[in-house]
Amino acid sequence: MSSLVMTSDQILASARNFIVSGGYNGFSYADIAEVVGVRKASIHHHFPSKVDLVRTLVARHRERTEVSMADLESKFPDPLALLQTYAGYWAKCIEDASVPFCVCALLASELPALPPEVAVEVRAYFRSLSSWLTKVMNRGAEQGILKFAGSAELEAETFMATVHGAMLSARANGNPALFDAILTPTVQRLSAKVH
Amino acid sequence: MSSLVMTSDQILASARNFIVSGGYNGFSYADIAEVVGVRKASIHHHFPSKVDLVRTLVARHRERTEVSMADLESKFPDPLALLQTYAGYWAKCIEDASVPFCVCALLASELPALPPEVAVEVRAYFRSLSSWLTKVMNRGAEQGILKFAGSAELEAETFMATVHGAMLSARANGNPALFDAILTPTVQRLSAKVH
DNA sequence: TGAAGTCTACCTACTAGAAGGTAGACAATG
DNA sequence: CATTGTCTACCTTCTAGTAGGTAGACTTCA
Repeated sequence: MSSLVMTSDQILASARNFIVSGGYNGFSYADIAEVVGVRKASIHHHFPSKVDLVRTLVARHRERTEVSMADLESKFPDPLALLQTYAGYWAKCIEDASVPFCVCALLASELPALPPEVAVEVRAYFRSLSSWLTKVMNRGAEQGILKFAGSAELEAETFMATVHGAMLSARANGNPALFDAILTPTVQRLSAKVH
Repeated sequence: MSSLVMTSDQILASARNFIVSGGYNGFSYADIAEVVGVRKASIHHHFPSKVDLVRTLVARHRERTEVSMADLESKFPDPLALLQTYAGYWAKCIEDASVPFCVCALLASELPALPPEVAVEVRAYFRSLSSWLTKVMNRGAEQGILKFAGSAELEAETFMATVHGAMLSARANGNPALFDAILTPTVQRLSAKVH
């Protein structure tokens, strides 16, 4: 805890950027060392192994997401506004290229080849996000603000799939705006209001 | 062309399996050598470099997909049946674990870190698939068989995003059936028939 | 027809460099 | 003075890729 910006946080941030761009096997300790400006051995001091590093990263990502979601719910009681804000958050991250992909979505695609300790955390993130979305869908249906044909669980999974798929399409097309182009009508379609 | 099953085809098939499970950097020539039962040097004989191997794999995947799609169109003139068959094809591949993920979807997620020669081919696959889907959406709307609010292009991109996102959700949840659970209502929603 | 040359597919053995990781010395600092 | 963070210097294993060679099938042509 010497400098203002802690080295361990810089290491985590750099690891996240690398993973978001090329996955678990797409970077090395040497890559991070160069970005952060320390030696490889110093990274091992903070995170003894690559598994430790990525497990910590994913666990922290889930915790922060859970806090953000609780935060969002207190600010926007309306379930439709909640979905709009969630989609809008990612639209902004993708369009300003600050976080062009979800780190857990990328790791989930490599799940069968991931070290088990990391895989566990990635699955936990997906469970956490889908249970939050299910809650939102349920509340929206009860309040007559959202409408959908199937169960809240299925609608939550479908919404999540569309979000992650839209990230992929935006990336594959080299067109960040495509994310919002897909998400805005998708959220709108869930609205119970005539449109 | 000595044996019945060509070694180069076995190499490509093995590479596809590895990529589908862990991405471009998730396997080595040694891994393939072990599966196919030849030495590393023999793989270099067929595919001088890893870039050659994966570029060939993706290019062939696109060509075969294009042929399959043309084939499908001649068998099923109905645009709705076309979408159902396409979704059903993937549902089968995922559920019997023969091809649990689209090789191009996985590579697209790693696009920024991919060798340029491979990245070009992956983008070509996405363009090819989305232009086919756009064609189907357009025809469906003209014939009054499909109905959707926005443009055919956007509907095609949204459908593609849902397919790829559903693959990811099925993988993250360790539940192959989730793919079909998401896709069946998604296709149904596009039907112009009352339901 | 059979010898010479060529081609394909594979092999063993090797390389340089990158991977993740370790041991131990040296500062700073509370 | 003990803890924390960093360093240099190293290790082992794996990486893609190369060098050079062998066995056998196919061609060419005297």
